[in-house]
Amino acid sequence: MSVVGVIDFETTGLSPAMGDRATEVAIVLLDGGQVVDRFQSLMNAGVRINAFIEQYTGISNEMIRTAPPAAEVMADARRFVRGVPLVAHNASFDQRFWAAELERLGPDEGADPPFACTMLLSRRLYPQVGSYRLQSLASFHALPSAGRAHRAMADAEVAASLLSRIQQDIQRDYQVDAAPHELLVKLQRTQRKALPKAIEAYFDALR
DNA sequence: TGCCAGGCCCTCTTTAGGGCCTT
Repeated sequence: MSVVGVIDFETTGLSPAMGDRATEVAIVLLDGGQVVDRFQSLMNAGVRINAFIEQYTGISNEMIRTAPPAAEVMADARRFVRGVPLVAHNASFDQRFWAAELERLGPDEGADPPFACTMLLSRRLYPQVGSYRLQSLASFHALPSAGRAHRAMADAEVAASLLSRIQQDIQRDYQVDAAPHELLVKLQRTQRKALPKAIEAYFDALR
């Protein structure tokens, strides 16, 4: 399995535990660093978006009013990524909303994919970068612009470009043929000085 | 109107505090 899904949520706030809901989701499927499919939709969770968030994301209450129900969109998103591991920038955030929105749909086997995080990986791989915000890393790597920042598909596209760059840099710097999702999940919690041994151990275990 | 949480990481640390990152 070399396909991964890069996901980004726009939401009404920072915490589903505090009642915040998703307003938009985008998922880019990458196979070998190439985009092979995309999923994107606004969603109506029946909650009001405050003025700050409207300004921040450009997603208005009027846009949400005519969007499909959140349950319908999340069911489609779940089908879209079935069996595919996920990646996000500051993945703990997107993982919380993924779990919270899907929990509303009821139990489902295989709906709990592992997440890798481009922010944690970037902290390990690029210690010279002053800021690990998605846009700062995009500028640092001169990644192509994908549209208005803080819209789900634009941010998912940039995160996908960043992921491809991370995978290329791991392959180049550590002389390995691939940087699969399972390895990324291990590396994102590995101290920088321990990266070479962790990568070596991962590939030794495959032999 | 402005704020909310959670996880990670650094340091003036580990019996803690604060900044960063996501919306």
